[in-house]
Amino acid sequence: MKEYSEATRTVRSELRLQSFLPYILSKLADTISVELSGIYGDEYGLSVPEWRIIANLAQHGTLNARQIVDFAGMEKSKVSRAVKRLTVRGLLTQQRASVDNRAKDLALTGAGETLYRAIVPRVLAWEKTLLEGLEVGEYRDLLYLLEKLGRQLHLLNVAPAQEWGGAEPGDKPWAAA
Amino acid sequence: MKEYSEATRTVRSELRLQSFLPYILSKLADTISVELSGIYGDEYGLSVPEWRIIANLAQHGTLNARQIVDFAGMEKSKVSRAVKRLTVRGLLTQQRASVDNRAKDLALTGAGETLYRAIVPRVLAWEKTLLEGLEVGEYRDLLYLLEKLGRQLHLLNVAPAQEWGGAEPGDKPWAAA
DNA sequence: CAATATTAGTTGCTTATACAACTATATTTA
DNA sequence: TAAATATAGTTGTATAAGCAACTAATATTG
Repeated sequence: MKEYSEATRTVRSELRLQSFLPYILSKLADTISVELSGIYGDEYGLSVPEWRIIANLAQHGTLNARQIVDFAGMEKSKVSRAVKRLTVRGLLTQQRASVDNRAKDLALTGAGETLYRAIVPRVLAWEKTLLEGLEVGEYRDLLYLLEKLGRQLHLLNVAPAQEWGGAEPGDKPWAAA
Repeated sequence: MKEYSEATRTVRSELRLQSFLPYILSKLADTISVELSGIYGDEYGLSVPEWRIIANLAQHGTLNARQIVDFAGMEKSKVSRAVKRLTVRGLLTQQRASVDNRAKDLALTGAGETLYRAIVPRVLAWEKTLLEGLEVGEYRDLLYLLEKLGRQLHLLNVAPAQEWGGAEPGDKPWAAA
């Protein structure tokens, strides 16, 4: 694989937004999300949380809300309300889980499946045009790098990387300003 | 540069969220954003839009709201309200632009600069630990790939890639469901 | 096995966001 | 240059998000 550019990572003490990963990722993800939700949103009336719930159910089969929370990384209240809307719309069913009477097994209805199968090719086609900018190898590398980044991020959160500075909880010097 | 993995991009007709770029990017960016805003948010009382405005002003010097909108890709109403809050807090100044009486030149105050300079090393240190998972070359490649993706995305939006399906504006089959 | 703690999911409430409408100024064009 | 358009920024408003409190069921533990 060829080297892509001459940019180097030096130990910076200045912040250049153009090469600040959180900034780049955030803008990119945001733009992509807006574009994509133009498909399942405008044309199929799904919000982002609704679409994600459907996609996860389609992929994994029956799930309860907590599992969706885990898979999709969404707030449980967000999931709860989105599930309610989808149920009202007849796109999924809820059934009290026999093994745990607190949990509800969620599954797509026929209508939900149908909707999902209508959306998938549209969404994949859009992704394809997006990826047309990349070589096959580049796409593979990108997935690899993002996954690696995700793993590192997970590590950081699990092992809190102690002492990030000095401010205590409740110590808000700015509050006075 | 070595090949990272054996994953291949086939023409898919099924959606696997684990390798669906919008999904991956969104989750990653979201997690990073939450982590990062734990620094400038919890400890310095800045919201995401506020922090972005400050960072852009610090980097580019005086800007008006529209320029910030362009640089940061934020809604103008979001920028407007965040600017108001920052001004009240004494972190930036507004001055009617002499060349265009509609526009206001925005600039960091001393306090704004100071706050920014307190945050930057924290934020860079955090980014550094995040990037510790990557080789230098991998980081470079990642930036390159994301930038390439961004360019392609921009292209798609400029040239609307006509006829994305068939639904007309106002044609919402789902609305009946 | 009773008391305590944990977990699944819902709901209330405050704040943030997005979109459109609006004011004021600038630019274009007929 | 008057009229029509476009642009900078603000504000109103409906909806969404995020957090905490809550109910009900399940696990843990002394």
